[in-house]
Amino acid sequence: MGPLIRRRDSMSTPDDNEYRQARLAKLERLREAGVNPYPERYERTCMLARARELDDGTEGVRVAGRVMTARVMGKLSFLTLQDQSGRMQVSVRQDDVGKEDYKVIKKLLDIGDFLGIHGDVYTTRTGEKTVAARDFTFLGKTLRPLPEKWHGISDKESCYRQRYLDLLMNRETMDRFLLRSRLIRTMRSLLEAEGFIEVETPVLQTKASGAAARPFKSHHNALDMPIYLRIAPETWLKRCIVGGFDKVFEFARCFRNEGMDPSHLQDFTMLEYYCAYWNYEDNMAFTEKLIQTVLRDLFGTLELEIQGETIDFGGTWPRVTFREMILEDCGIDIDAHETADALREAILAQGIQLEDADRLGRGNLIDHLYKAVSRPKLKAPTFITKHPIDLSPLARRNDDNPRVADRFQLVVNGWEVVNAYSELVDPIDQRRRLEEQSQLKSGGDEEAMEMDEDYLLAMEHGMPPISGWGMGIDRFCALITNQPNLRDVVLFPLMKPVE
RNA sequence: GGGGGCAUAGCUCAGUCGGUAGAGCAGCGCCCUUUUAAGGCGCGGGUCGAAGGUUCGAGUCCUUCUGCCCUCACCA
Repeated sequence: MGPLIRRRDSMSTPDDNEYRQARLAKLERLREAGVNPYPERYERTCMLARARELDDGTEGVRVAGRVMTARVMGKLSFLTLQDQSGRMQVSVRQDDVGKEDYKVIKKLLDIGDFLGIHGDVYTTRTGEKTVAARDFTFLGKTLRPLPEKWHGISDKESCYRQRYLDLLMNRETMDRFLLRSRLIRTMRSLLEAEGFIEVETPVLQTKASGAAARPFKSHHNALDMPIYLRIAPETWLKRCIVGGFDKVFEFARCFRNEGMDPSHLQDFTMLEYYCAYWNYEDNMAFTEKLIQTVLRDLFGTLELEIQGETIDFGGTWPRVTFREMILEDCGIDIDAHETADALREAILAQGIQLEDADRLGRGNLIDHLYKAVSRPKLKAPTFITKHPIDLSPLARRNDDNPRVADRFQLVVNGWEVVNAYSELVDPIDQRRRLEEQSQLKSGGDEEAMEMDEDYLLAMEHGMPPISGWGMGIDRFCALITNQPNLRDVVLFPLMKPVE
């Protein structure tokens, strides 16, 4: 299958593209000259960033990369190579490589082609560390031109559709994805150091469970039955705890068939972990430690510049209950309003407008109220705790106040980054809570959860106290790299096909 | 789904009041042994996102469509 190319690109009629024609002709001439345009390997001894640090006079270095710029003269050429580590200049002299080989540089090489250079390190008279080629190896012919060397590629659509060009031309893009990789690696190693075991749970499921969201549906041909893509790994990871794992985690690709905007993707990565014998308060303490360690490892500081503000991740983050927060921000004490109607009146009395307020239940009213009056103000990392119980069907009921859950969310810059709770491990309460959800669902609430007998069966075999935790990796990554759109931390975001 | 914006050469962008589509880089040819946005001389390259309309004449004005971005709504 060919790459997705914009309509105005000449992919549809490649033959009339002057660049492609010229390069195909060079490809032929390379072969005629006895040069393999696509050789199988190259013995590289050094990445470019490392080679730049070598002393002048270092001999016999072998570097390789893509030619990004070329300053070709009659008998001497300077080329800039690029590999994953960065860029470096190399030089090729006709006197060193011979007339025939030099002709390859002069006549058959294009920007974008791959080259291996075997030579010696020196510094040019303009102060540029350079590898002078004793000989070189042609390592790959490109048929299309790269974007312009100075401005690179900036069209957002092209960057998303042809991310390889964005990665090649914009170092910030490459650095961002390298950072995402390091973030995941650091998280994994911290969890492993803490005794967590990485597991894998099903992506294809016969029931989409573990969160309130609309799933993607598919069809299993051999079993002739509907299949759902997972919306969360939660109930499976808790089955692992039933089975005797004490600490598990999974980097779980999840899929939700809902609206897309800069902070929601239909295809995203959640990190979830579950720890036996912890409660949500243990988990808050661990969350602080985990995130602070990650940030120190990635940036060497706990103060990040996010959307024009300096956000300090240091110290102990405030823990604020839903009730306290809403009371402070709009004067409404949610505990003083036991029913949805009473709460609705109080909200109206404060002159606060909420969309569809008349059809929301008490829990959703509280949630919407929080999102309207409190969440946008939360810039520095803050733990919001004690969510309404009916918004948390899998979370443990608080022992002192049965209307709230032992739950917290970490909010930074108005984004919910972590969601965690003491898990509900009482199978009787769980059954009741899922029955309530299932009633909501049959009443038309598409996001309500379904009854999940298989999960209840597992629960009835016994669960220890558990605290579970989930982080949107894409969101966290976008947050710490200061990207307003989640697509900027996903290599190949879903795009509608052109044509 | 509502509102706003964008789409011109491979890339980055100009294009005035509606009057023969331009530049830089890239490409092609020639010259060039210390360049680094290399330089010099010369030459090509366009379905102006698509379709329709207004007009003597449309890149430009109008309508519809497609894709992308922002925003509101929905959505953890």
